[in-house]
Amino acid sequence: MLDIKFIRENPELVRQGLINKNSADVVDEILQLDEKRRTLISKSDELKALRNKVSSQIPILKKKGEDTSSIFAEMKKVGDEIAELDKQLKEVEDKLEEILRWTPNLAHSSVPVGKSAEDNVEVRRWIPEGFSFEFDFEVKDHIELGKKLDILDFERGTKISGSGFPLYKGKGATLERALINFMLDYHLQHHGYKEVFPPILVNRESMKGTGQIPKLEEDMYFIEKDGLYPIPTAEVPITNIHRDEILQEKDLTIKYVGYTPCFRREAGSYGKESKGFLRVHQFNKVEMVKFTKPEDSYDELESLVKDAEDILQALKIPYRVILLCTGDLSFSAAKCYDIETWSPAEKKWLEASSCSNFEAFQARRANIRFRREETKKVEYVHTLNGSGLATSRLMVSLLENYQTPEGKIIIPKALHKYTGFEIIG
RNA sequence: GGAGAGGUGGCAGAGUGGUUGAAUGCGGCGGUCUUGAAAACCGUUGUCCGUGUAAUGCGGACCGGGGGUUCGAAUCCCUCCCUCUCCGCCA
Repeated sequence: MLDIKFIRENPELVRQGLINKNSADVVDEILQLDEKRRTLISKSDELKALRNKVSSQIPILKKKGEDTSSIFAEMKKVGDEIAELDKQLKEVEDKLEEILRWTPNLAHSSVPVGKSAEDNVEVRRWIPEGFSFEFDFEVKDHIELGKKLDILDFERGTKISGSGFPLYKGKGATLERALINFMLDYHLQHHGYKEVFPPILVNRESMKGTGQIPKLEEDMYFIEKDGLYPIPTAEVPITNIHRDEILQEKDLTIKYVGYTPCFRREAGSYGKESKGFLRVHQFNKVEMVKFTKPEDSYDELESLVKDAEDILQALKIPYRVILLCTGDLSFSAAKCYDIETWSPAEKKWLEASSCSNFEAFQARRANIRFRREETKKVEYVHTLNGSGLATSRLMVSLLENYQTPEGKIIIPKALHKYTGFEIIG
């Protein structure tokens, strides 16, 4: 949610920001409603002040035994007027809130202006020593490898649940578990995060808090009977840990890391892109979430990206870091880096991580604040999150990059103590 | 699933229609005392909105959410949500 005061004071800035984000210009509508809202509040408050003043006199008059019936009649009228004004006010506020809820965050000034993914900017790439984009044998894709080695079974996953629900088997299952444990441990030991293991079904308030609702409602599973949503990302429960709280300045930056499965309907996205692991309804992800002071959030974003990169460097998987342009930014994000790992079979970079600064956008929705020690004032925190990382896409790159000409998989050294084996096949 | 209890300020916990934003205790902050600390004592202690910025200014709202009764609601009524206890079932 954008700050109404900011919109009021910087309408043209907001207007341009919305255009840059390929979003409808609702600034005038917002300003009009805001104006109306404030007029109604003033009128209503004035009458309420009158009523309060008179009300406080009534017990005294009664004690004196004076007749209060004419006052009652008059105040009845005032009360009706107040009710009418408040009714109008509620309508205006509901409308305003609805518009603001559908209005995306604005991009940070350091974000390149652009229309689509084509305008994204590659910031850097990292290639392990001795790596070559050209293999001297014919590479197999992760689906073929998974099938041959009997570690991934997409067909039976489909039988159990439907397409997009992968079944890991044998060393594939162990490798998946090893990756999760390795990543968690790495962030705990090297990056100073606190581990959390949150609920993976959340209520509507939590979904609103991080901005998945209303914009992405169609992309979410929903358990109607209990009003609960299977989470699309751990960002939701972890960010909501501090919903409706006032944090202490000395506790910031708070850094959480947690593993959860993630569930996405991915409605309407079938076809080539959805083969195997490329797009699934259920996948595993280790997620990092930060709560920072506003002045720290962009430094924290840089270190967040580095934290995710460290995992890939430890695993020696080639990747590149992409800075998303304004048009490709997600609804809630002010700035976002994607990390893409190399798939030799697809000959493509695959998004394996997304690290975003939401500034106060989520904090305003979820009402997450902190108190400044010096001024004692409360302010919204900035929230950030990044995948560190999603295992499905990572698995594609890992299997394909570490395959041998014989179709075996070498396990990266960093994982040995987690897998208990060094090769599959 | 059945039966019951309850949701009040950072926490605990009073308050059943009228100067109640709300007693009291704890915690927090400031001060006195002290070489320092503790104890004791004194003072202070929420959030949001509007308005204004000479101000620790003025006004309004907030006692789980929503609605109602009333001149007036934390207090009465309706409704929804949540939490807890006991029983049942169960990983």
